[in-house]
Amino acid sequence: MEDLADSDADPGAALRELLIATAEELLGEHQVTAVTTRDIARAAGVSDGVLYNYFASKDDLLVTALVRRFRRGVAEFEARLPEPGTATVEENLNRFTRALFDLNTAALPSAAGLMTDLPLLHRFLEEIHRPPFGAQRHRERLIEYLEAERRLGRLSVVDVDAATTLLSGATALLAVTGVIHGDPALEAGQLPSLVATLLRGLDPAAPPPAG
Amino acid sequence: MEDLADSDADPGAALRELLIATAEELLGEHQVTAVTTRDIARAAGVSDGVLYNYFASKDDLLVTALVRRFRRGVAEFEARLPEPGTATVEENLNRFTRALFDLNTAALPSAAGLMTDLPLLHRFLEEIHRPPFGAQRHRERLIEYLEAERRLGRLSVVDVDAATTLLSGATALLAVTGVIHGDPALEAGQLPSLVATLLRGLDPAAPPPAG
Amino acid sequence: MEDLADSDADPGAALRELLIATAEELLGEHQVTAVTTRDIARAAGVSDGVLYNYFASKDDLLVTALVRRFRRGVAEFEARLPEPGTATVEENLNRFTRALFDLNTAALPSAAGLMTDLPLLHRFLEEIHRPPFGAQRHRERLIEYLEAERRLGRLSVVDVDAATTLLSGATALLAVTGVIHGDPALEAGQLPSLVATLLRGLDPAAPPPAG
Amino acid sequence: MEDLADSDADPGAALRELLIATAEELLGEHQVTAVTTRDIARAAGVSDGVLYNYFASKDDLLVTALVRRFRRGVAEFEARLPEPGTATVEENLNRFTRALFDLNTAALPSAAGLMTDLPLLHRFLEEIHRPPFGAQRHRERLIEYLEAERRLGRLSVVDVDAATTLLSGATALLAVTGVIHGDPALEAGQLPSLVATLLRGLDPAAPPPAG
DNA sequence: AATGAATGAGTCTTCATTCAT
DNA sequence: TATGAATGAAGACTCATTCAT
Repeated sequence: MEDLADSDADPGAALRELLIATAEELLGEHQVTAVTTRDIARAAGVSDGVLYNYFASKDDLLVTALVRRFRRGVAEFEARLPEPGTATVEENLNRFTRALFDLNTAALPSAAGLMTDLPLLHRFLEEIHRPPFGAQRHRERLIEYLEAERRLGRLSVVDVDAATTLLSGATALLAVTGVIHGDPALEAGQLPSLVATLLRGLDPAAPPPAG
Repeated sequence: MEDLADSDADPGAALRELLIATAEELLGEHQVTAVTTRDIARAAGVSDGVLYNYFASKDDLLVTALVRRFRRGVAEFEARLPEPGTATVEENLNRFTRALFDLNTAALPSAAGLMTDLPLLHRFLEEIHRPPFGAQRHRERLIEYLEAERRLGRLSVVDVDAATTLLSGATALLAVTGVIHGDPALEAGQLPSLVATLLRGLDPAAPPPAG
Repeated sequence: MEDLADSDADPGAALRELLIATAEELLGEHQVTAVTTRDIARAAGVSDGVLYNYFASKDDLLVTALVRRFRRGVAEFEARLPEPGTATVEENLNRFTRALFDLNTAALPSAAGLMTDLPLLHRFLEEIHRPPFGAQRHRERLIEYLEAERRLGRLSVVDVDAATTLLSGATALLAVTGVIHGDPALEAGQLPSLVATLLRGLDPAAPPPAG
Repeated sequence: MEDLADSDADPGAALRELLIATAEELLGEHQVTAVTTRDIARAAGVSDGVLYNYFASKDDLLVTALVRRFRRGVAEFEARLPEPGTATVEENLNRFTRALFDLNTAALPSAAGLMTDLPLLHRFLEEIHRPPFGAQRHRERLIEYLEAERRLGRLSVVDVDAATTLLSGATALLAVTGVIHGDPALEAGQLPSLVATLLRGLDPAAPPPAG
C-alpha cells in the first residue's frame, strides 16, 4: 500500500489508488459482501459518492481490489517456488505447499464471500483469466515443477494432474480449517506429512511398501 | 435446540418443526444470505413474525436448519460407505470419494454463504461440535476405514491422517470447481485418478515405481 | 378521498388506499417525476419503506394513482356530457368542450411529467387501454355525439374524426395555456368561439360564407 | 443573455457559446431532465465546473440553450411559410400545418421535460417573452396569414384567433400523439383532413353544406 | 399463540455545485 | 480563467425485527 503508483505524477489517480488500497485492506478483514461503499469511503477518509468518479460501480472497484490482491498474492507465491533439481524433492514440495498454503490463507476471506455473489465472482474470474495471470496459475506451476523433476529422474509420477489436485486440494483444506479456527500456523504444521505420504508413491527411490 | 423430536408432546413445537423444515428446503435452493425471513414465512404458509416465538433471531433458525441439513447429508453419506475387506480397496475408495464429492456438492452453496456470515458460521460450528468445518464426522469415517483395511493387511498406510486430508481435500477442491463451473459431474470423473495416484503409495501389492 | 373503500372491513387495505390517495393528491400538485417515495410516505404520515408492502415499486404505486385520477376525471367528464337532440348543437358542444377542458386541466400536471418518464408513461397507457376505459375514451364520446347529431340531421359533418381532433386539440391547447399561466378560467372563456368557428362548417343551417 | 453575438470581441465568450451550442445539441437528443452538467461539459470537451463562470446555474445555461433552440426552430418554421395569394388557400394551410407539426415534433421532447421543471419552464417563458408557450410567434404568423387571405377575399374567416387555435391545437395534438406512439409521420397524414374540415367554413367558395 | 402491518436504518447510486490549484 | 476532484444530500429500495390486536 506504500507504493501507490505515481501519486505525485498523476494527482487524479491518487484517490483512485487510495480507494483500491482501502478496499484491498477491508477485503483482508471482511468478506466481500460485507464491505459497503460507505465503509470504503469512511476508511479512506473521503466522501460517500467519490468512488463513482473512478469506478462505474461498487463491483467495479471491488473486482479491481480483488484482482490486485490476487496478483499480489500470486507474485509472493511465485517468488518462493523452488528450482527443480535443487535440494531434495521432499524439501521442495514442502516449500511449495507452504507457499500455496499462505496464498490460500491470504485469499480465503475474500474468496469465500465471492461465492455468495455470483455476478461478482464471474467478473473476477474473467478478469483473472486474462494473461499473464490465471486462476490456475499456481496449479500450472506445480505441474511444471513435477514434470521437471520427472524429467530429471527424481520423481516417477504417472498422473501429474491428479498429484497436483491431491496436493493443492489438501493444502487448501488445511488453509480453510486454519482460517476458520483463527490459527493457520497450527494447521500449516501438517503440510509435511501430506507431502511425505504422497511421496511414497512418487519417489522412485522408495522401498515397496511392506504388506 | 438439540432435541428435535417431541413435536407431538408440545403442540406448539409443530410450527417450530415446520419452520426448520421450510428453512432447510430453501437452503437447498439458495445461498444462506439470500434467504429472507419473509421467504421462509411465506414458503411455510405462516406469518412473518411467528418465527420470533420459537427462535431468538433469524440466525437462530438458520443455524438450526443448517445443522439439520448437515446431519441429513452426513447420514446419506454414511449409508453409501463400503465395508472394509469387501471388494478391492481401490473400488472402495472410489465409492468413498464419490460419496464425499456428492456431500460436498450438496453442502457447498450453503457452506459458501456461511463463510460470508462469520458469526453465523461460528454458531454453526459450535452446534456441530467439532472442527474442521463440522466435516470431522466424515473424516473420522475415512480414518476408520483406512485403519480397518490396514489391520486387514490390505493397505500399508503410515499416516492415516495425512492420507485422509489428501483424499478429502482433493475431493472438496473438485467439488468447488464443479460448482463454480456449473458442471459437477464433469469434475467427478477425475476422482478415480486421484485414488489411483494416492494408492501407489498405499497399496502393499504395488510394484516399486520404476526409476 | 373521503371514501377510502372499506377501510374498516379490510384493515390491511386501508394503508394501501391511503397511499394511493396521498399519491393522487400529490400528483394534483406536482409533476409525477417530482413526487418522491419519501414525499408520499411523509404526506401519508407513515414510514418510508411501507409502500413496498403494498406495491412492487414506486412506479407501481404511481400508475395506480395515475389511473385512478384519470378514471375519476373521465367519470366526472362523462357525467357532464349532453344528450344528442336536446338543446342546440352549439350549446351542447360548448358543454362538451368545457367538460373536456376541465378534464385536461385536471390531468395536465401529471400528464406532462409522464412524458419525461417513458417507461412509466407506457405502463400507464397499457393500464388505461384496458376496458372499460381507454385513453381515447373522450374522443370516442365526442365522435359518438357528432355522429348522433348527424343522424338527427342537426349536423352535416363529413369527417367526424377530423372535427374531433380539431375540437379536442384546440381545447387541450387552451388547457395547457391555462395551466401554465395559472389561470385556466381565463382561457376557458375562449372555448365558445372555437365551437362557433368550427360550426360554420358543421351547421347545415349556416348561410354560405360570403365571398 | 440577450445578445448572443460578439464572440470575437470577448474571447471568453467563445466558451460560453460552445456551452450553449453543446447544450442545444444534447437537448435535441434527450429530455431536458436527462441532460447533466457533466454530459454537457464532456460533450463540449471542457471541464465540469467551467459553466459556472458563465452561468449562474445549470438552469441558466439550459434556458439559454432552450431559447436558442426555440428561436432556431421558429426560424426554420417561418422559412417554410407560404405567401398569401399564391397557390390555393387549402394548399397553403397544408404547408402551414405541416411546418407547424414538424416544429412541434422537434420541440416536444424538450418541451415535455420543461413542464416537469416548473421553475425552469417559467424562466424559459419569461425569456421567450410572450405566452402561450412561447408559441405566440407562430400563432402570430398564422393569424397574419389568415388575415392577409381574408383581405384578399380568399377567406371569410370571422374569428381569426379561434381558427388559429383550432388549427394549431389540433396540429399539436397530432404531434404529441405521434411522438408518444413513436411514429410522427403516420399522424402527419391526418393534417390535410383537418384543414379540409375547417375550411368548409373558411372557404368563401364552398357550397353551403347540405342539410 | 399467531398475525402481519409498520418500522427505519441501511444499501447503492446520481449529480449540481464548490473551490483549491 | 479553467480545471476537475471532491462533496454530500437525495433518490429508490430491502428486510430483520417489533408489537398491537
